[in-house]
Amino acid sequence: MTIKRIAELANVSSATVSKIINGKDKHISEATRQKVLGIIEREGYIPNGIAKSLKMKRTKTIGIIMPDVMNLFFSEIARGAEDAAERKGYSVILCNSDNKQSKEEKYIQILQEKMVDGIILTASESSISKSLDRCNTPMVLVDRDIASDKKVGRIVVNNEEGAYNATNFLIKKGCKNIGFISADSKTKLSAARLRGYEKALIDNGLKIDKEKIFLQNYTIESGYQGTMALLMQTEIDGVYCGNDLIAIGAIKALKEKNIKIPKEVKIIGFDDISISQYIDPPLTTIKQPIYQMGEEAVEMLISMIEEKSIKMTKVLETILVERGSS
Amino acid sequence: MTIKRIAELANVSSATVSKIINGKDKHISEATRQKVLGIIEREGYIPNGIAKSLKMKRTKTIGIIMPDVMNLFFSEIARGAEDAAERKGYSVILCNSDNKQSKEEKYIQILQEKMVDGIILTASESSISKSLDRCNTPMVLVDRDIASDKKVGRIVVNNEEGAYNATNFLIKKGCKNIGFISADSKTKLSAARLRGYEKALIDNGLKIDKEKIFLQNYTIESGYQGTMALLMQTEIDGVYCGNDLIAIGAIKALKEKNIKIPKEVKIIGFDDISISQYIDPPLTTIKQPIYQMGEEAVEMLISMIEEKSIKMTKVLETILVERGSS
DNA sequence: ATGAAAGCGCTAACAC
DNA sequence: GTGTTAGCGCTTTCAT
Repeated sequence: MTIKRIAELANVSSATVSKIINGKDKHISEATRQKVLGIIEREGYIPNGIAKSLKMKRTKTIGIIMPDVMNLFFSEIARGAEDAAERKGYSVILCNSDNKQSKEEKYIQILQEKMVDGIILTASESSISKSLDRCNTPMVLVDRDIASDKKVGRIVVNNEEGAYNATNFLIKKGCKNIGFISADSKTKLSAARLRGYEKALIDNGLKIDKEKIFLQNYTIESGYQGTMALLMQTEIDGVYCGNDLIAIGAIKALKEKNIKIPKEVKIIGFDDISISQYIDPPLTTIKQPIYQMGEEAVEMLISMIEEKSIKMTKVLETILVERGSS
Repeated sequence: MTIKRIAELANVSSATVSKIINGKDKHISEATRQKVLGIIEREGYIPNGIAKSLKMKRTKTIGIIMPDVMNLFFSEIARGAEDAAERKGYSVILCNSDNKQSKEEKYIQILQEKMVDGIILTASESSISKSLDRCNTPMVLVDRDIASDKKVGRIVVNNEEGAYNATNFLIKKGCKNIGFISADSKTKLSAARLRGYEKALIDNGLKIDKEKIFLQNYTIESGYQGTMALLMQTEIDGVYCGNDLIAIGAIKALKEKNIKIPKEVKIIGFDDISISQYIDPPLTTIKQPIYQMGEEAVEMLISMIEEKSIKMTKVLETILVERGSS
């Protein structure tokens, strides 16, 4: 069923049907309007959005590229993004990159072929600025800091400050030997959090001890292994974890070793993913407004798409949420 | 940049360029092939997939409608689905319905307008069979049982059997007073799990006690409240939870009441979402092959799309994973 | 080995 | 108030 067929059935032209469908019907008589609407309803006609997109040169679709939706941090961003998109009449295509540059580049290509109106890129790694510069589609980066000539939007959080506050909190709580478990500091994100940790130590007259720093991945497994490693090689009474997943792994390791949390070792995480409040003990963490980051990303993106306005960078606040783990 | 422009630059026709792009170039001379490819590369030409889709009447895109990606169960399905789709050259549009019929219907409409080649519907509720019957797009239902005249694919698990096994396991472990906390049994899914629970009780000569049954939602909060309610109104030494989220809430409640798990009360869940092994104590649960369900759903869907073959229903196996909570 | 041309379903400028 | 028509960028049949 096409608009043309509907037009025939109603004895009008396809232009008339088009106008009615799109609400541009101020100059259409109520009689034909009703007739056409009736036929559309009766025939169960559904407009071909692909044809419309070809003509209009917009798809009302955005792409979102992230490492992994199964990660609670990213699934919350995805949900915030999809909700905001839905409100604005956009759909979202989901792409999981596993932080692999090759997959990111492939998806950027595919999304451009699909003529998405904009792209949201979410990850923890840096790099691929080349393929970005080549890409003319509006883009906003979330939780990610890539240098690029391209005018991209950015939704960020002050990671250094957050890590500083976390470490400082542990110190105020009396910790003297604070471990740091996070992802490889080759990524800017992790590097910023490491800087915050080190700065807090220095500002409080504590010294930086390489033995207390364990860098691997943002996973539960890494948190577990890192904690076991620190326990083995040094003394700790507090651990700042690069994210909540790591903190969950750390807590697991500590429990296995029968070390009391927070009494003997205090734990603080970063993110405040949805599960963190249900962990035992409930996780003290630096809360990022994750859902909101997804929302703001698409709102910024859509304003770039529709109004061509460019608000280049939006910095969101983190807050420390104190729960039972420290 | 269009195919036509590339053709001009290469002094060939757009038909020739099209053939080269699509590998239908057996009759194209290597010279022109190289020339055209060179120009495409140099100009950074990206084919317009929308125009292609209009012509070809397929978009290589599928839609997936689920209650909420932030729920670990659904995010794992989404990941399995996206991975499988990516392998087959398809993209996926993500839609969160919050289990609301109105949103599901809206998304079904939008996905049809976007001319997706197929739709995956994942949820725990029943109903909306009307809008399904009206929809001609190939569809597969995951974890969901809706009667429909339409030829839809189905990926399911034997929920009654799973719940039976779970309850039976608790009984074999010595439990005599087993609670049941799950979602409202108006949904077929929850009803099946309730039947399994009741059947296991009866088969073991235990009797069904309404006081031990708490029906609300598939959430941590419901698990917490349900456990508190059961503790108040009856005696329990084991709880079968309708899913792992409920089990997590139940564990939280038990810990607050200083009740030892599994010594005083044993807990078993359903799903085996990714976090369950990291809970304290690690959760014993009926494992569904969640990721695989997402994969199989898109594989079935794509075979329906491409080969028009219809494998109507695929039943996947659950297995009991014993961990520390019972 | 290559090209001309029709047409996918829609919108919008312009006629009437 | 309503209709005619020219594309949007691509694929494909049929010529040559």
